[in-house]
Amino acid sequence: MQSNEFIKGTIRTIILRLLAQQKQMYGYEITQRVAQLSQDEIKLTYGALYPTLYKLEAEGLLVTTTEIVDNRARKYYALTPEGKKLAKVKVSELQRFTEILSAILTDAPKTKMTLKWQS
Amino acid sequence: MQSNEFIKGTIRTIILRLLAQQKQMYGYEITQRVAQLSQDEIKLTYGALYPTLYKLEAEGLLVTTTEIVDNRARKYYALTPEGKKLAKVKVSELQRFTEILSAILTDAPKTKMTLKWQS
DNA sequence: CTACTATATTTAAGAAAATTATATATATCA
DNA sequence: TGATATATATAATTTTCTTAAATATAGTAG
Repeated sequence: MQSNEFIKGTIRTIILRLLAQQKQMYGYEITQRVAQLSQDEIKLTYGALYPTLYKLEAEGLLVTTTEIVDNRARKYYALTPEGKKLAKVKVSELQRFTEILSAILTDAPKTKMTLKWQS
Repeated sequence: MQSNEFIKGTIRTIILRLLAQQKQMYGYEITQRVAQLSQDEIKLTYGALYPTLYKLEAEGLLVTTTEIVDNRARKYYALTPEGKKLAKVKVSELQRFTEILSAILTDAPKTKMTLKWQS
């Protein structure tokens, strides 16, 4: 995939999903995990990631704790109870959406049927 | 799905796909087809659809022909040769993207393994 | 004959989201 | 010393979509 166009609209839900699964992660780790799970085909850029994390935090869906590891600050994000609830809802919605998309992408063209009666 | 958030970024490709399959369609028909294929779960709004069609046309990926049906104008859109090429590329990219998304959404949490040696 | 629903396209204003680029800072390796 | 990896932050711009409104015809219910 040369561009990341399809990730639009799914970033929030991807983040919620990863955090629902991992208990806590820091920003950089999230980008690496997405790269890993996608075989480097999807890049979650920092310019998209961090503003989304701040927004989720501002909405009370995430809480942060900062740890110093190797002299560098790491900000861990974890879901709040409301965040966990929303994660479940959004993940199942996105799953359903991927099913619909698959259906659209693989739907067979409409064919015209002709019956031929043999005498 | 109460919101259409996930469709962002996929509209162009959905349109290209439908046109690759149907030879020609008009705008209203495209919205109806998306509704039908998604069991009314995805609404392709006119405000999103038409500007996208105009853009695709301006890029030389679509051509239009207008027909009058029941006194009402219908503008049919069809892929140009370049549109057909792009449709193939984008559809396979989006298919790949849905696979990756599924992987992210269903990926099992990392578990810690403990080996226990029996004496 | 009136209102409502369905068909059909167009477009403007505003909001939301992401891209791109830059800045800052430490650690590690060659 | 320079390059690469780790780590966060944020501003400017662009793209894209939502929401809303305008226009117009056909068919149906009352």
